[in-house]
Amino acid sequence: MTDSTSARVRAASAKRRRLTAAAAEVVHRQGAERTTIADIARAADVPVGNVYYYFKTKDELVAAALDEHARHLGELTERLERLPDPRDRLKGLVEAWVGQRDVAARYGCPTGTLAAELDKRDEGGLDAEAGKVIRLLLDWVEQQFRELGLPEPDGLALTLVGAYQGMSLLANALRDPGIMTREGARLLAWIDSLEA
Amino acid sequence: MTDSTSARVRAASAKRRRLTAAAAEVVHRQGAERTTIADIARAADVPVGNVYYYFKTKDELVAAALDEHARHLGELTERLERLPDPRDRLKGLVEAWVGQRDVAARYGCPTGTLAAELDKRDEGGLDAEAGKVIRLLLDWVEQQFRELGLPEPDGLALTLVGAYQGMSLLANALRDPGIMTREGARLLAWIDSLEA
Amino acid sequence: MTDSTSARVRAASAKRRRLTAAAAEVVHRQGAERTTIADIARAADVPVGNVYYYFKTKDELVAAALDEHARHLGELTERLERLPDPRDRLKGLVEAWVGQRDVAARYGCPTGTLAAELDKRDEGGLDAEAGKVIRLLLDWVEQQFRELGLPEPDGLALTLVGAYQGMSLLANALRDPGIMTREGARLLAWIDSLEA
Amino acid sequence: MTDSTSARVRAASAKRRRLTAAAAEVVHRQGAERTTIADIARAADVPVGNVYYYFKTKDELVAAALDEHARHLGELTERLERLPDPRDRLKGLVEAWVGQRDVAARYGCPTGTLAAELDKRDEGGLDAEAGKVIRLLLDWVEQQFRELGLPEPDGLALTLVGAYQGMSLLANALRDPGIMTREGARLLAWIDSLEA
DNA sequence: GATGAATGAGCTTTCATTCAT
DNA sequence: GATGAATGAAAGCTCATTCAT
Repeated sequence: MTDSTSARVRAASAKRRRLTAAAAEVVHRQGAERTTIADIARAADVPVGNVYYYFKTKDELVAAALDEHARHLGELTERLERLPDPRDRLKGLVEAWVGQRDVAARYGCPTGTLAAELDKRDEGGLDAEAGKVIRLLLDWVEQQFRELGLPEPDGLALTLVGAYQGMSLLANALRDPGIMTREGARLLAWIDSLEA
Repeated sequence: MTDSTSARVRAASAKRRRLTAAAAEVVHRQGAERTTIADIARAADVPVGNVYYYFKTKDELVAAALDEHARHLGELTERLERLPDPRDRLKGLVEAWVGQRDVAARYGCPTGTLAAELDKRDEGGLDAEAGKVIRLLLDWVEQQFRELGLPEPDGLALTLVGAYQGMSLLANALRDPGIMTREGARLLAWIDSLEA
Repeated sequence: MTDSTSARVRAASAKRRRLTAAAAEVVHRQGAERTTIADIARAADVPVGNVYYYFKTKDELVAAALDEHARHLGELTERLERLPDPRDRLKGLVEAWVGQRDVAARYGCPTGTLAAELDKRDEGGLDAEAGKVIRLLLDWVEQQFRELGLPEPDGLALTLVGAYQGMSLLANALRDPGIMTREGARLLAWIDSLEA
Repeated sequence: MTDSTSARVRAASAKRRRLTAAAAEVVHRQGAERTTIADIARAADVPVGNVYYYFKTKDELVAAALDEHARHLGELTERLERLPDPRDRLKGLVEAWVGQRDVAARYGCPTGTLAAELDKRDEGGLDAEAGKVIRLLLDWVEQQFRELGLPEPDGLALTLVGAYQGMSLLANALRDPGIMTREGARLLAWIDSLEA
């Protein structure tokens, strides 16, 4: 493989990455249904006709957007795992959520709103994909609760992640980032209050 | 003549009501964006062209669907208010949510998912409408907490309604009605545990 | 025929007259194509469904609008014929045109613009109708020139009416009523300058 | 590659030009309102959906038709300007009008009828566009009168162009090309008669 | 006759996807 | 691989006309 070939491959991958990132962002802002391929192509600065070399259908692009959100989640949990105390990790998670309050108040939780939208579909199997990303988050949270030795770590995970989805939705529907702050504080106190 | 006239009027209103009900249901199942006027017309057994006699635009139909959900909510709270104890009212509300667990697991909370979808829009003002319906619920819940003499009833309302939205979203994303049951039980216990 | 019957007939005719007048005005302002039956019905304060008792088709309404303009023209020429001198009649005609300068600058000559619009059609025969109304005007003008003993009265009529149509169109296209005033003055001088 | 590229570009532009020419012609014949996008697409031999690649809305196509007429006018005046005597230029203009007598008798002056139609609109700003094209003609005519050293060249221009619009409308309404010939002859004599 | 409601054909526009080079 | 252009299947909406009472 010559230099120019690998350069080409690298450039191609760069385009794919740009399209993925653009899809994640634009779909978060506009929703999957209202987002056109042209929207994403424009945001990624890729010619429309070229998109189809990287993604065979629009659904694949939406799936890529989901993957991108999963990747972001992975980066976040990886960072949090450097903290020795699982309790601190969970609190760090909540703080990360609150840190995104303005985006949440404007567009909701990227994964949650996308899951809600995709669940309205019957075909394509994309609905299941969205569930998987949320499951990733649930599993990680559950693991932290388990390491804390708390009973029913799965139930606690549902409660915490559910609270996050709920407060994001309310903040979004009421356009009020303050809801994220307030509920975030409550969740931090709640985490602190849990005892084995 | 009077009879047939009022029959006509009744029939006409009946059609409008049929369209509203159909819109509420189909939009809940498919989402506003994926729902076509023809879908709603078919569900209401009304010719497509005739829909526009009752609703000037698709957005008006979506707004009618929202109103319908607000009406349902009104009926529910009215029924609950017959209970003398505000605590019982709130518990009745949670039980109603759990009673809808299968629908929630399949399509999410009607108002919540619609709010999330409409909030992706910039124009039309429908996004604000969805927020208002959620506000109705929040206000009613807050009022119950206030009557119980609890501090920060608005914060408690956010927590309860947020939990509902969150558990609906998770149940929907994971297609698991059990989540509604489990979290519902937790909320009932939480309500019981609150003291002035 | 009882009183109530004739009252009904009178009322019905009144409706027909109202519809005709409304058609003439609304069509002049919006053009035949952009005018809906509902527009005319609203302007005439007649229920839409009722229009069809007086006019079987939209084209009949447009034809009625044309007749209305012909009637207006008839009233004008009748008034002018009270003047003993044909030259004064022609000058009175020009003055009437100039008197309508604001309407002309906004919507053009009612008959001329309607004729231009209807002439784009192949079917229905309405195009010929519009020509007839213009012919009425031409004939009357020609008759005045003839009474003045001028040669080629038909050619003079074409020149005068053509000038009117042209200045109306320019005034309309440039939205400048001053054109009506200026060209009107020129036509008055021209009429005065003609000698047998 | 360069050849085929430029061929592609040329072909693409050719399509746009074909659409523009078709729009100019079909709109002249049928009027803007009665002309459908499908009509123009068919005349240009372009699939309907593809039209929107070149023109975002129907109004843009109508504007293109107007531009086309302005272009035709520009070509004509450019040709006339090769004549040294402004008087000959004006007479050449009148002769060009008379040369179009059959088209005028069938469909009227392209710019005049379009202006009359578009002036019935309130929105879109297309009405002003039509006025601009007529202004171009007025300005050119005025310039010729000015070069002849005649007083009030702007008024003379209004008279000449107004006469053209008027005779076109009458020829059209009465379906008589002879009107163009007759009035054309009169205008030629009039131009000859003017002295500084 | 009178009237609100019904009907369906037709129009503009959008957009995912495919094609030709 | 890259790209502008092409394609056609919807979708929302309008409106002349007809219907039922």
